[in-house]
Amino acid sequence: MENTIRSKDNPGKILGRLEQEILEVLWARGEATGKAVFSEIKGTREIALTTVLTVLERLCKKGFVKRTKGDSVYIFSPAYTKEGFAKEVSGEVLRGIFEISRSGACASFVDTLADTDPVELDRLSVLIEKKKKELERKR
Amino acid sequence: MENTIRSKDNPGKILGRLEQEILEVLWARGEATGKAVFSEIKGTREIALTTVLTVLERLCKKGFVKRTKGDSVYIFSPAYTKEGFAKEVSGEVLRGIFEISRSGACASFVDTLADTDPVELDRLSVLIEKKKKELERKR
DNA sequence: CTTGACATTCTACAGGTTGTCGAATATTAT
DNA sequence: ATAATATTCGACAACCTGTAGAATGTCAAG
Repeated sequence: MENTIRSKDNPGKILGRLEQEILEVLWARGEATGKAVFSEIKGTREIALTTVLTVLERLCKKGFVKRTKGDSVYIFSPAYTKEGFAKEVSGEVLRGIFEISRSGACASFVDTLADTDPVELDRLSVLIEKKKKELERKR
Repeated sequence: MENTIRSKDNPGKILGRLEQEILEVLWARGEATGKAVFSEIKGTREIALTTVLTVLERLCKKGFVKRTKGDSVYIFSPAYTKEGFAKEVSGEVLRGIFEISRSGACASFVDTLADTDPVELDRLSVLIEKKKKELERKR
């Protein structure tokens, strides 16, 4: 199905490619110096150290990354776990999409989930049941 | 809870504010001339006709809006229903988020849905069951 | 066929974002 | 002090959205 809605290169993304790439490195490592991140990314493609540093800096400013002073070198680490990040970020995004059409979003959610990892459907069922009970309790 | 992850003004949005505003007008009306869209938006705030026309044009280029020649005037209409749009767009977005963390996204999905419209939880359950059966059939 | 009114397209800018770095500066180790 | 290393600054390109005036196209009435 190539006939898909597309706007920009990076539709609905919270982060740019490099930003995400860097965050992934940090998630994988837990923490790393700028240089380490740089080295890892450079393994894949040409890039300057300062580029990585700059983006790392920006990620700090955005609150996605924390920076602590190590032994004569800054050490960067993710401010959120992958799960936490995904949770928060998708909350924002989903709210936006829900504004347009809840049912459309739901349909798509199930479809996409089934597409990418059917097993997760069961877990989702469980989540929903749990949430329902939680809501009942509150009432 | 003000301590939320935030990057840009417009995080994870596929469309800009005005773009979305215009699309909403088109969804509400089914179709409209540029001038009509302009008038409706102008009811809310100061804006120039050409601004609306330009954005309408851009939406066409992006494939979100169709333009047909009416009687001496172009008539614009949405290329997708709200539901279809939400479905497609959220599919894209969700894929991106799933890449980061499926479980986080699922959790957030249920939370957000429960937050904004608890009743929809039931409908979602149904969707999931349906999807599961569908998958079984295919197997 | 000229003129006006209205419709459409062009061109352009501001301000924001990400990716990209070199140059300048600061820090540390020798 | 000096050389090596780390960090910060300032910039630019390429996009995106919002914004709109200027230019151009179209069509009907006189």
